[in-house]
Amino acid sequence: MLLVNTIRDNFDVVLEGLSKRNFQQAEITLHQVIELDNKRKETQTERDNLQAESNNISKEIGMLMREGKKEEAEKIKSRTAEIKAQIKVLEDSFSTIEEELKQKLYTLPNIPHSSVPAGKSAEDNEIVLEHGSIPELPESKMAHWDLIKKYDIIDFDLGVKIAGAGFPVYKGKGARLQRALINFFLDEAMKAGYTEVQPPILVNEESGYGTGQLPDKEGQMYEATADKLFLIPTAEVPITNLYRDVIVNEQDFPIKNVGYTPCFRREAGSWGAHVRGLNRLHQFDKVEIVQVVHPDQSYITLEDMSKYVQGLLQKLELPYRVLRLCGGDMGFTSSLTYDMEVYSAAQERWLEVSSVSNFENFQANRLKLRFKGSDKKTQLAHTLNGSALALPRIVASILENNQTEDGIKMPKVLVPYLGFDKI
RNA sequence: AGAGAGGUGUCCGAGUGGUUGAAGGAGCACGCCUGGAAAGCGUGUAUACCCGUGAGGGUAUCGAGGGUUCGAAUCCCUUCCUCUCUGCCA
Repeated sequence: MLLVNTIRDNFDVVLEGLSKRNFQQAEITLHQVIELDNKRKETQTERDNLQAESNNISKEIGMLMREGKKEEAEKIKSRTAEIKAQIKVLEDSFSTIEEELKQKLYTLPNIPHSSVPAGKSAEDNEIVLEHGSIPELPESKMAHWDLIKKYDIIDFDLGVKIAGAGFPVYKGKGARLQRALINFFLDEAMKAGYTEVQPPILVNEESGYGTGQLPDKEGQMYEATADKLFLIPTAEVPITNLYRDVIVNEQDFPIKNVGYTPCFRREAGSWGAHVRGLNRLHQFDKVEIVQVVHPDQSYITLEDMSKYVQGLLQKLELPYRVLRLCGGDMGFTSSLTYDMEVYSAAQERWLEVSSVSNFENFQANRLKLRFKGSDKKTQLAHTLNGSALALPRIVASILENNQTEDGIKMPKVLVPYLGFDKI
């Protein structure tokens, strides 16, 4: 959530940022926000003054009562009725205004970093770099959805029976590959200084608001309605919310957490070849890295995280490219996002396997995640996260890119985790 | 799930209607003392918002939300959480 003061002090920057995101009626909305905030302040001042008066009268009554001057106390009491009525009115309009203001602020996305290109859709994303060479496969190459059948390692039909479409069942070496990847990713993160956490995969509403899934995006999450809990779409939600309502010490920066969780997405929308096989699922596994850092450091951290993720892809020997997302394609809460895409050689497509984002203080503001600086002032921290990595498409590209006449070669780094080198 | 107990500041802990933002202690910070340290002494030690150039002032916050009252940490209701016993269960 944007700070009203940010909007006030950097009106033009905010306005420009919103237009980069193709946000409609930005200027009107921003003026409304400022106007509401002004009204909020006025109302609070008025209310506080009356409340102070009322408090003084109460104190007076208390004093008189102790001195045993009952009649005088009774006399003063009558004065309070009117004040109380006024307070009630102001109180009501104060909370109405506050609520309105909040709702308005909830509609405003984060302001893109200056390096974010303008643009409407994925086509306008900027390719930052490409790495690795695209493997040449024989004519007989198979897409992963055929490979998994051939080797009987992932079964979608079984998943349909148990849950529904988009809930695959991993079997035998397929299941081992999943487990190997998870362990590999966690171990790598640990080596890079991340602390592993195992959070709940159901979260309450507050957590959804904290990281920005709520309001508005409840449709993307599975909900356990009886308990008002949501299945997480990403470990970002529980892990970042670990720091909700927390004031951390500046010395504790950077805070680096990593967690493996299943992720659940309803993803109502598109069908077809692009979502075939492992390309898009309702349940998938992901290892997520999350950092909480000093505002001065967040862009350096973002680069670090991007490099870290790229390192993983290199170790897995997958050709990849890095995109800087344009304003139109970036997530609501992000200031700057890099997407990592691997090339899946049988589909002949780039598949997104990681998204690394700096949220600056947008999430921290909602989370009330702050730190005490050297000047003793509390201020909002910056949060970042990134997939490191999401499994299904990694699996897809490993299977496709490494297929040979006599099996699928596994990346060397995984062999110790797998206990085999070929499927 | 049933019965009971309880949730107070960084922590422990007092407080059952009237200067209580909250006694006391611990911790922490600073200062004094010391050759240095410990002990001791002194001072300070929440968050948010509002007013004010500033010093400073105001309002709210004792799990959360509502209510009673001139006045609530204290009374009532709802709700969440923790602990103990019983039940159930991986």
